[in-house]
Amino acid sequence: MPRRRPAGRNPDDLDPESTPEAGDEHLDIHDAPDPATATPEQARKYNNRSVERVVSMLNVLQESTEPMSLVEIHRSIRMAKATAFRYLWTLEKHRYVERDAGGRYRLGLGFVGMQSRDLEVLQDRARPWLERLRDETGETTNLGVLDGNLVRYVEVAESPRTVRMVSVRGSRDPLYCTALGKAIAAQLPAGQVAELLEQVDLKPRTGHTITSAEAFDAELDTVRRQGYAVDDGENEEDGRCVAVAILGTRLPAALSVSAPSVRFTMDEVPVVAARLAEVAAHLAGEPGGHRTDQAGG
Amino acid sequence: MPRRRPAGRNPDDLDPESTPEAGDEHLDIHDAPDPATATPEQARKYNNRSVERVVSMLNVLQESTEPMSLVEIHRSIRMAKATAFRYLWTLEKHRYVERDAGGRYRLGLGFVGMQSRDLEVLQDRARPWLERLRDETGETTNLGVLDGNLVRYVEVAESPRTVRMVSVRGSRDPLYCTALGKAIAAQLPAGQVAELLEQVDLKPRTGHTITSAEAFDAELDTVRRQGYAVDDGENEEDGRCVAVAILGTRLPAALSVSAPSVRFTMDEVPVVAARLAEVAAHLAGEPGGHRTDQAGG
DNA sequence: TCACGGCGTTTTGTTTATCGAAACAGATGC
DNA sequence: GCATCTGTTTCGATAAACAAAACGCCGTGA
Repeated sequence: MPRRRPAGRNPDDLDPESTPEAGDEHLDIHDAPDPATATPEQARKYNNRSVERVVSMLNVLQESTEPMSLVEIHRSIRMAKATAFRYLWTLEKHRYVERDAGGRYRLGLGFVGMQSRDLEVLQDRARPWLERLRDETGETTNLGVLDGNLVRYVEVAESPRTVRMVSVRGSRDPLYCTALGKAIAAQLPAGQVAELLEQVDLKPRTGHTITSAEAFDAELDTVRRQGYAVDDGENEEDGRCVAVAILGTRLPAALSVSAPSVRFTMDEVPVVAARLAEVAAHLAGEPGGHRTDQAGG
Repeated sequence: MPRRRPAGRNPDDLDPESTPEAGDEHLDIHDAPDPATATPEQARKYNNRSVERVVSMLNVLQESTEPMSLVEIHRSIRMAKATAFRYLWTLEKHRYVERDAGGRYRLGLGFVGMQSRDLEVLQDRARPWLERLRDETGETTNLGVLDGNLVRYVEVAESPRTVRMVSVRGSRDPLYCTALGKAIAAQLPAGQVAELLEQVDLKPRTGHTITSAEAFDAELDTVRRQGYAVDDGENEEDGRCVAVAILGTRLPAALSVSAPSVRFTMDEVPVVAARLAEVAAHLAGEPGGHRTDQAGG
C-alpha cells in the first residue's frame, strides 16, 4: 500500500544554479524527478512559471516591511505590469493579499493557520517554554527547524532588554555558523550533512566562523559529545548562542538561547545548556499533544 | 503623494455568484476593479486560472489533516493530474509544500512567519493575554479578526477541560451568529455593516440565531450600549460566548471567551465582559509594542 | 491654467508557456 | 498473466503572458 518515495532530497530555493551535479546518488526506480536533484534542463521541464511567480510575489511581499505598489512589485519580480496586476487581483480575491488605503499591496489574512500540522504542533508546544526560558534567562530564545540547508526561526521569544539578540521569526540562517544549525546537524546522518553542505560556501561571517567541512564535522563530534552546540561569535561578532536538539519529532528541530557575549559568558553556557536539555526532553517526551498536565484521568 | 484607493470593499472568497449587484455605491473615479465588486463577467476578465489553482491547492492542503497523494489533490481541485504534478513540483522547490516518506504532499515550511505585519503584531501581543484569560476562566479564549464578511480565528487558547468549546485557528465563522462578529460589526460604520451582510443569508444555526438584518442592527445597538457582545446559543446550541472589540489597531478585531452554557451562565457574562474590556484596553493602549507613538516630531 | 510625469487600469495582436488527454512505467493484488 | 492503482512523460490544443500603448486620474511645478 505505501509507495516508496522515488528519491528524496531537500529542494533548493531561488538559486537554480546552486545544484551543480545531477546523479550523485543511485536512483532506485528511474529518473525520478525532484526539484532539487534535477539538472537545469530537467528542472525547466517541470518548473511552472505561473506557480513560481505566485511564490515570488508572496515572498517579496513577506520580505517587505511595508506595503508595496503595483509598480514596485512588477519591477522586483520582473514581470509585465498587466500580468502582475491580474495576479494580484486574483490573490486579493482569495485573501492572500490585501490593499491598504493607498491601494498598496500587502499580505492578507488567508495565511493564518497555514503551515504543516507537525510544525504547528511543535510550535504550540514550544511557545510557552520559550517564554519561560526567556523569563528565566532574560535573553532571547528561539525554536529553529531545518528547512532546506538552512535553519528557520519558527518561533522567537525576544529578550526585553534594549541590548539583545534579535531574531526575526520566519527568517533563515545557515547551519554552519549557528548553534541551532549545529545542534540540528549533529543529529542528522553524516551523509545528509555532507549533502546539505555541498551547496553552501562556508564564507566567514566573523573571525571565528567555521570555514571548512572538516572543521564542521569535528565540531559536530564535539556537539554530540557534550550534548549541546555553541555559536561563540561565529555568526555575529558580539553574540553568543547555545542550542540543544529536540528529538522525538518528525522535524529536525532545536532550541536555543542567544545573547550578547558581554553578559553571556562561556562559564554560563553549560548551565543554560542543561536547562535547555531539560526543556527539550519535555518537548520530546510529552505525549499529551500540548498541555503539561498529561494525567487527566 | 499618497494616492487614494479607487474603490475599496472586501473581496469575496470562493463564491463568484454571491456578488449580485455591481454599482450599489457611487464610485469615485470610474469602474475601478475589485475582486469582490466585479460582476461575473468582469471577474472573469482579471481572474487568473494559474493563480487561483495555486491558492486552491494550498487551501486544500491546509484543510486536510493528513498528507494527500497527487491523485487526491488533482481530484479535489479538478485539474489534470499532470498539471497538478507540475504545480506541486514547483511548490516543493520553493518549500511551500513538502513530501513525507510515502511521497504524499503536505504544506512545507515556506509559510512560517508569512502574514501581514499588523496582524502578526496584534497576534504576538494578544497571545499571552489569551493564555492568561484562559487560565483565569478555565475556558477557551479567542482573538478574531474581520476577514471579508466573516470573522477569522487568528489565535486561540483552548480550555484544558474535556468538555469545552473548540475553535480551530485559521477557521472562519459568520458575523451574525458569533459574539466576535457582533463585537467587530458594532464598531464598523453602519454602511459597511450593511454591505457585509448583503452577500450573506442569515440562516438559523440554532433556534436563537438572529435571522433578519433589522434584528441584527438592533443587536448591534445593544452591543454598543453595554460595551460587549454575547452569543447566547446562536451559533452552537449549547455554547455561550462573550466578546469585546479591540480598538486602536488597523484591524477590526475582538477578543472572546467561549464556553458550554451549562457552566457559563448569563450571570457571569458581565463579569467576564469587564475583564475582557480591561485586556482589550491593554492591547489597544499598550505603547510597549512598537509603533503606537505617533507624535515623533 | 496648463503640460508633465507617475500611477493604476484596459486594451490589442503576437509570441510563448502551459494544459489536458492519453499513454507510459513501476508496484501491487488477484 | 491480467487488472488496477500509483507517479511520470509526451505532444497537439489552448490559454496565458508579453510588449506597447492608451486611458483616466492624480500631484507637481511652470
